[in-house]
Amino acid sequence: MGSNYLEALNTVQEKAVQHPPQVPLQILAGPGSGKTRVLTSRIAHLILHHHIPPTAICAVTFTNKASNEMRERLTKLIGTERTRALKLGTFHAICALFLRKHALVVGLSNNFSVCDADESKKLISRLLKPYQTFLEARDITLKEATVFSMISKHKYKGNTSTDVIAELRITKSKSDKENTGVQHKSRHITDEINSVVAEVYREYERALRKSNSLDFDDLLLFGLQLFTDHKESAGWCRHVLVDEFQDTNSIQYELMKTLAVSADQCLTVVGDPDQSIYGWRSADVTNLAKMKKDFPSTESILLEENYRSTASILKASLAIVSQDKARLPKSLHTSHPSGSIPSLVSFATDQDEAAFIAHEIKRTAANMGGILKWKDFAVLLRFNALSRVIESALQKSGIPCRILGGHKFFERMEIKDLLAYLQLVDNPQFTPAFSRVINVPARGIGAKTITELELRAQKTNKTPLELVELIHGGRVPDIKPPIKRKIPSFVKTIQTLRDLAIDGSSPVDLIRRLVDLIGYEQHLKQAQPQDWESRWENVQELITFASEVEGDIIEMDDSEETRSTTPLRMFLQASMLSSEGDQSNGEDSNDKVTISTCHAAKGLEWPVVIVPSVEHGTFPFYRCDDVEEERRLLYVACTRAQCLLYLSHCGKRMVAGETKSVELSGFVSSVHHQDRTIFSDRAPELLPADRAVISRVLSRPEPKHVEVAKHVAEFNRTARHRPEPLSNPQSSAYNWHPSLGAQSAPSLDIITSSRVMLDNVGAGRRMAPCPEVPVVSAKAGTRLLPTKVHEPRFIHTTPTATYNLQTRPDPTAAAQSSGPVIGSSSEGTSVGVKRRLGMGRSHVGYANKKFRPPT
DNA sequence: ACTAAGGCCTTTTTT
DNA sequence: AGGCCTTAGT
Repeated sequence: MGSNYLEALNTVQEKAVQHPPQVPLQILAGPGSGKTRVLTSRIAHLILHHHIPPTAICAVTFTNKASNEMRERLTKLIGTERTRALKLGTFHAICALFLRKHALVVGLSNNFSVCDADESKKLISRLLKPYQTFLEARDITLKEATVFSMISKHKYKGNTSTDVIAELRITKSKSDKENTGVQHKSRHITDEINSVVAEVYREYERALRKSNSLDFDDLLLFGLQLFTDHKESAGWCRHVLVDEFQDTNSIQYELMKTLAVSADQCLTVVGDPDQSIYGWRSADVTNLAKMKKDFPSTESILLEENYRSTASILKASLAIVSQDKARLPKSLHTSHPSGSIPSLVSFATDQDEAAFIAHEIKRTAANMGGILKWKDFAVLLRFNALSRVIESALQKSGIPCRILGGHKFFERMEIKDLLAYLQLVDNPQFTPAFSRVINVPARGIGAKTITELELRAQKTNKTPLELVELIHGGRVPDIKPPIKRKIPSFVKTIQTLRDLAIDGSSPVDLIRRLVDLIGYEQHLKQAQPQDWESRWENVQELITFASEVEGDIIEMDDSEETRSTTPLRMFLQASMLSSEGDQSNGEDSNDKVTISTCHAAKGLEWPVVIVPSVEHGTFPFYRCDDVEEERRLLYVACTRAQCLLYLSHCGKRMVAGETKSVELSGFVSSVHHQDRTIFSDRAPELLPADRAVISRVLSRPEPKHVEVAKHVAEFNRTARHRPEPLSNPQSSAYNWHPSLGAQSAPSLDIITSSRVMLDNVGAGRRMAPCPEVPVVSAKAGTRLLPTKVHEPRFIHTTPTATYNLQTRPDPTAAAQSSGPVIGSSSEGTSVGVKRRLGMGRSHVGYANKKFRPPT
């Protein structure tokens, strides 16, 4: 162990790893350039070569997923013990760790709770209510999410509510004097909004302090306060490393700076301006320049060799991101062969697109003869809501999938319920948890009673839990008997658990006891009859998670951290700061296609990546404040692909319950117009040469011919209808016959595409079962004309006739637009497509497969 | 008077 | 899947 950490590094990577620790270092690393490897190797180098103790190294990542991966890799390099000793985690986790230890110094109690975004929003929603009539009278709608993000932005700027209110007073008096006329009115409205937000901000802060809790922003703010006002608390640090530096915000920058200064400028950051996609969360790319100013001796190293993707994928990705005029040009090269040209495919509707994706995943897997598994495919989305259609299409085709970052484990209702109980046990002041569980399971305590309890608690300056306990003890006069009857089960549960926790019971025991006391399994069965089983499984998974945390605590019981806290508290903190609950164990059971947002996909890679809905309104998202950031997001998505990349879009898409016409994203159309060789409008052919490239890039053995034939035959037997991409991605005005569109000529699965779906799905209606009927009657050379988009998505056919399709003899060569062609002979019907190749020359590529009626 | 339950609408990105 | 509204039930 240990000395081999320099092996398998290229010259530049090695230089970065061995860079002198005391000279601040910026590593600018393009996608797939091995930045995690460099970062982990550098940590190993600092420990093994420079003999810096692991406890003195602070390594910050952007997500928990990234920190878990680093942990895994480091364990292999330097062993479990040293890895465990590192201060490795997100900014939030590291701040929380030190705040527990030094809570009193910054005016906190060490049993503070972490208030997650969900609870913050609920809190704000309640604080906003009193202002709602005021706002309505002015015709202003203000959602709690908006207020929350505005408050968050204030916090990132370091402004307290007092600051904001004071500032508002100044600008208000100014604008009252200066502004007259038309401008005045809009100015006035923003002033109104700002003042409401400022007041809600003030009350929100009060509520947090009163409930002894910190929200995510507070973790950073109080952490910064701790490290700046009490320098000794940062004294342990001898080297700071920050991953995804382009996505740090100003508070995180200040945290890094404070730690780095106390570490005598021993600082390493890794980042890539092209991948900065968190501006909306106040991330600030200029932190790269800021660092050079604050640490003038900073040196930069560029990692430009990409080890992930084929040359054609890299070329397409760079073509997209290079359209950003303000971007600093950067070179990026790969030693991998060109590979299949990325596909840019077009469909009439989102349903077609989804069906294509399902079919194409199967076709690709089959044509790769088994060397690609489900888990080698990823569908990357701009936002989660897009997953619905795709999920159901995959389900219909029997393709297993998992949704990464969709509904996260710790955001599930059943998990939040149980955690809320435990939070309340650890921190009786934490009102959000009280409100959540006082009526879980249903005790007949509704909204009315809850607000009454809260109001009463506020009046008597008690927390709601204290009040309820007093009522239970019969110490509060003038309480309605019904309430008195309903609360004992709740109070008893909390008190029992509290006693157990004080006696040092483990989180596992506490959860088991809790579930038992409140009859949670029964509650789930009754309240969620549809899916109580999977929810109950989640409860079991929570217990598993708790036992893992427990194990970690026992192994590090010598440290001072454990003395300032309890097992329950550590478990709660781990839960609140952990985004993903899955431990990704169970190798084969995890063989699923990944559906993920582009954001959550950062830092990951897959052999095959599909990006649907590459449309204006999605990329860039219709309400975003930075178009260039959306372009970079698409770049991030594309650069996740190793071998095959698909971008798809459609003419019509269901958006928020309404079907709307959409157009190809300008990010891609501009590239496609300039250079027609960057994207192909058909699916990759997966010929033997293509298979060889894919195998080589993935370092997997090439599939044998027999295997391919076997898988393809199996695929052809079972595959369902596939809507083919429209021939011309530019024209969304026409709806080409979806089952007869462009098709890579010699591909074996063409037979299935001569099946036509019978379906008259209207806008917004759910998919009905679609019987498949073969086309057999068209005359050879008959050309199928495009039908208008507003007509049914699928063409009705019977064995003897075609409907909704005008068939007409091909007039002129029709080289202008390419259309599908049905040819028939004595042996059957074959399907092909006339394609336009390059400048004007047309070419008919028939699928020379004989038609076989579906079995 | 209050709570429970079923139906309908909407849905950016995340620590 | 959650929030909000309506309706039925205690």
